[in-house]
Amino acid sequence: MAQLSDSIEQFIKELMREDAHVDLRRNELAQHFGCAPSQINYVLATRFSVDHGYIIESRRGGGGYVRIVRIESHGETNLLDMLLNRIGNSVDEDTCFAIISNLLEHNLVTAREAALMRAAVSRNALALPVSAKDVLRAAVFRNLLIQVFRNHEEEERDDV
Amino acid sequence: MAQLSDSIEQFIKELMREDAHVDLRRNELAQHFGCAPSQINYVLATRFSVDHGYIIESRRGGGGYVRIVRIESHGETNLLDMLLNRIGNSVDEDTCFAIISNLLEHNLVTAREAALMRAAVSRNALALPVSAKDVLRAAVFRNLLIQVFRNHEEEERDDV
DNA sequence: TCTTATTGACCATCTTTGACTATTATATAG
DNA sequence: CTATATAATAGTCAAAGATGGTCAATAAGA
Repeated sequence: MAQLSDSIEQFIKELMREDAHVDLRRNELAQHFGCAPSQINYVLATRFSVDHGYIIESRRGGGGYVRIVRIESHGETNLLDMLLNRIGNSVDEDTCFAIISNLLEHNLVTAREAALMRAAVSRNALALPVSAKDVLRAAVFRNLLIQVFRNHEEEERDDV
Repeated sequence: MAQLSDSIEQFIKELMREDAHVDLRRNELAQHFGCAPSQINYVLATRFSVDHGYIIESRRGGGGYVRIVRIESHGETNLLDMLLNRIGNSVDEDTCFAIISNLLEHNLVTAREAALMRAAVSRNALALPVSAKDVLRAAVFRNLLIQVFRNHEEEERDDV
């Protein structure tokens, strides 16, 4: 039961396997998947955001299109600065996870490392009613440990 | 007579006889057993906790699921239990770092992974006067990123 | 009684849709 | 040739739908 959104995501990524960009007709794609056109926008917003490493360009009107462009990696120091800037002093889980996927896709971290990172920033790890830092740290660390022990047989599986 | 919870436990364990993980629909399972959906959560919490050697992941919304993953790491499960026990719900930085060093020495994590873990639990990452969890998360994540990039740059230097 | 099990009301998150809006190209009128 | 209308696209946003989570009250067992 691949979700519609997941199917559309895969479809687009398949199209982009060779090229760093692809042009689509929003309505055509929607019709192909038998869904509302705005569904395409949803997929783009949730899976092809800048944080995921993509840029969306589009044009309305006759001959309109949606272009998805993969952002090529630049110097990493630069990327680090950009990411730190992006994060600022407040960031939500979705953004973190998007960035982590991005790092993974660019082979800047291994799957295990990405998993560790997710563990460290997940809601589960941090959304506690903490008062003492040690309590919070315990939660974070527990997550990290679980992650480490878990990854032995997870290495080949696709990450979520 | 078997309790409902026991039946559900057995049912899930049967599903997991072959695979190390299984995906469920919470509502489907509940319907199958004619019980409240939250009953499933109860079973998971009491019989498939980390202490029991399982990890639960889930997703809400359309296409949501509950995934049960068995932690089967060659005798290391015991160590995990011990460590989790030692941590409890409060732990200081030194203890964490000591444990991480230990994991590293036993080759349960790579140097990079250990560094990530230290980054996630360090004073620097967590000892902020935070109130909002997003603010805290940003601090943790910033540390993780710096760690990833620092290691990567070192590797590059080594390579060249 | 004390622990474990069960349920239900209320909450959180993710997806899908549709009505309404915005932009652009092309046809048409003047 | 220009101005305007029309058609062809795409975007936005809020509501509805589809799941799963939490917690406290209650019930059932030991």
